[in-house]
Amino acid sequence: MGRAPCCDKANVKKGPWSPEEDAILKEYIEKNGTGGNWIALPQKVGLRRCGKSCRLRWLNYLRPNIKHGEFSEEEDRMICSLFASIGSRWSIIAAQLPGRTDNDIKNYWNTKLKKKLMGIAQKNPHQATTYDPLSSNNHFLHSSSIPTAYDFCSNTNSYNTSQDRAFSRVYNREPIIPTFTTLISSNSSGFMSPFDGTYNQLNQDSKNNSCSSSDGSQITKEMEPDYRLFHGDYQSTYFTNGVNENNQKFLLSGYSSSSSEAAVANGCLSGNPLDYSIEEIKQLMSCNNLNFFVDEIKTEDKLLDY
DNA sequence: AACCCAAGCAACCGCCCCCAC
DNA sequence: TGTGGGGGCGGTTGCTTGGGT
Repeated sequence: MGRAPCCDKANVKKGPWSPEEDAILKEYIEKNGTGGNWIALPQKVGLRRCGKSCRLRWLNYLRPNIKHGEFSEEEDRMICSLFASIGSRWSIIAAQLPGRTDNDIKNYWNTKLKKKLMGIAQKNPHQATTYDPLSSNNHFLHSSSIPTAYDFCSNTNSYNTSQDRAFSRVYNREPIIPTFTTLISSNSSGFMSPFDGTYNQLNQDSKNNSCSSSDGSQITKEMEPDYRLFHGDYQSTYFTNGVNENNQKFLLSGYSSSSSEAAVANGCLSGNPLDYSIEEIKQLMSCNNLNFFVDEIKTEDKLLDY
């Protein structure tokens, strides 16, 4: 048996609020407050609305100092930074942006900001970020060119530790994506192997979750989530954790169109193309050297607050 | 001018947390 | 200490609008 509904659904008005309803609700709350009980409020006010609907209308639209309209660059940066830190905790993000509501920010993120980030990603598709699992320093490694298997094995590239430190401070653990090296392939349908070149033919065995390369060596896909980095509606870079026959771990990646059989067969291309995970956003941001960790200490404090 | 489609956004849904009893 | 219910929140829906053909 489900829980009792909060209101009489049959006798409650739904849909857009009229100016009259707005005025009634606004006037009542400004005079009397909410009384600490939204469910009881509609009856007191004389509105045929669900209490939750009244609450939403007040919080998102009627209450004083609500800011509507364009988001500033600074607000964009804040949202991106906080999303990368805490994910889709819209109410917490909204608390950092005076006058903005969680609903506003959520809508803004879903309709504009993600695309804005994608646009940046498209401009720099070959910049990559790698994280070296073998290094005792556990740095993020930034490279302006495509890293190679040699990079992965030799640890000779320069490191940028500030982002790494920021992440560690906020999360109190090592940086995000574990044990991989990232290669961005311009090949439209193939994976680029960190060890031996392009996988023109990706023969995935769905039973043992492995695939073989053109030279016959074996790469096993680990049972971990895939990462997708979308560059547009129909194109994406897809990532999947792999481990080679020497038990070395890395991240396979490939550039794909939606028709790429390899991507589809590998389960790397599915769902909403705007469906970013937190990791993808972090990856995206670090791929483009966007230092959104503008105030790591504040962010950390905020996280501790919650 | 009419139609189609995508983007934007307000509002709803339903789950979960927390607190009063 | 357990439970019921209200509040809060993130995800989703569906209406409106504007641009393109």
